[in-house]
Amino acid sequence: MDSKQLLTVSEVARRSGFAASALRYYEREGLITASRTGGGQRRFERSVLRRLAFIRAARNVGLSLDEIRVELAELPELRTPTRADWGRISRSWRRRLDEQIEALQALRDGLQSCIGCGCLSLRSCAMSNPGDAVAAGSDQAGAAFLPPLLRRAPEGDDR
Amino acid sequence: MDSKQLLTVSEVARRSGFAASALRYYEREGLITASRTGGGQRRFERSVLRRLAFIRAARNVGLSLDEIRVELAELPELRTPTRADWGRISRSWRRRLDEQIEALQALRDGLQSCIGCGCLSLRSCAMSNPGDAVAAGSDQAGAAFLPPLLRRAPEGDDR
DNA sequence: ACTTGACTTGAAGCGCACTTCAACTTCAAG
DNA sequence: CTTGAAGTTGAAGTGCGCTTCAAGTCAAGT
Repeated sequence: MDSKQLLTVSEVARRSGFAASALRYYEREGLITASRTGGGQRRFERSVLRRLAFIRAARNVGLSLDEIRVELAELPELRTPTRADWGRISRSWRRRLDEQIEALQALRDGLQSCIGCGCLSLRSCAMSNPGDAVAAGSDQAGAAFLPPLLRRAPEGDDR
Repeated sequence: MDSKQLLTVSEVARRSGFAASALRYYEREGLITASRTGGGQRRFERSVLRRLAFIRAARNVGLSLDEIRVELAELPELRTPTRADWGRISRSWRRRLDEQIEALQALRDGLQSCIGCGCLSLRSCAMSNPGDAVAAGSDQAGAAFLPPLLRRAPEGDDR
């Protein structure tokens, strides 16, 4: 059972919570790497688990795989995720989350104001035109992006 | 210019901010309806603008077109969006937004705690496993869905 | 050696919400 | 009546993040 050092794809799948097909996909996309046995089977280093945890966290924050690839490229092997690196990244993620939260709160508040009016006017109702409220909270051009859903590592996690 | 009562597809597109192709799609999907001229062209009643405002608002809250279709079906023609109806809907939307906000806040707080540890452990790091924090805030099975992005009616709105 | 389960690949498919295309028709102004 | 913009259709394409499939190969226990 103690397979020395390298992990098979199903082992990584089980421990990371990602499907094996997703791991293959991530490898093709350059998010993770794997060496090969003589017969061509993948063998992952244990560090891939940490990398995958980073990927899952980033996905939860709403980053696309493209964006994650860029961030991963900046921490070459994620071997030494310098405390400074992690601080920089987490600050940027936090900003992102804050913006998303603000956008949702603005939307919720607009909804609150709509309960009274029931207007849903295309030109003035805050529910149909959240941009103004959002723009007030952030100096971004007026587009607040929100993540699709929270991804969670299935039951049997890393052990 | 004052085209009596009925609107062409491009007029509706301009006033609603939805692309004409999206309007065709919505019609096929049963979200909106249109009568036809002798030659087969669509003619929309002005009430479709209100319906589209509702759709845009719902999309902003994160509802899928399927969900929107269901909600629209419950207010037959959206002619009399009973104050009670709108109250019920906005309360449900608000719940939804609250859940999303809570999920994001939990994620942000987890991030905060990660700044110190830099662990990203698959088994315990809050960033990779937001489910616990989220589950604490809502009695849902543990899946918090977030909308993809805020859609906004382009410049030339309803006038 | 044999068996069996894990693994390999490229290609295709999926779900959602649309957009784009090509080929053709209609509408309305002049 | 002519013309050109605007409209019509079904089919196919797009983007993202995977999953599924078929057909075949590898690894490891007995």
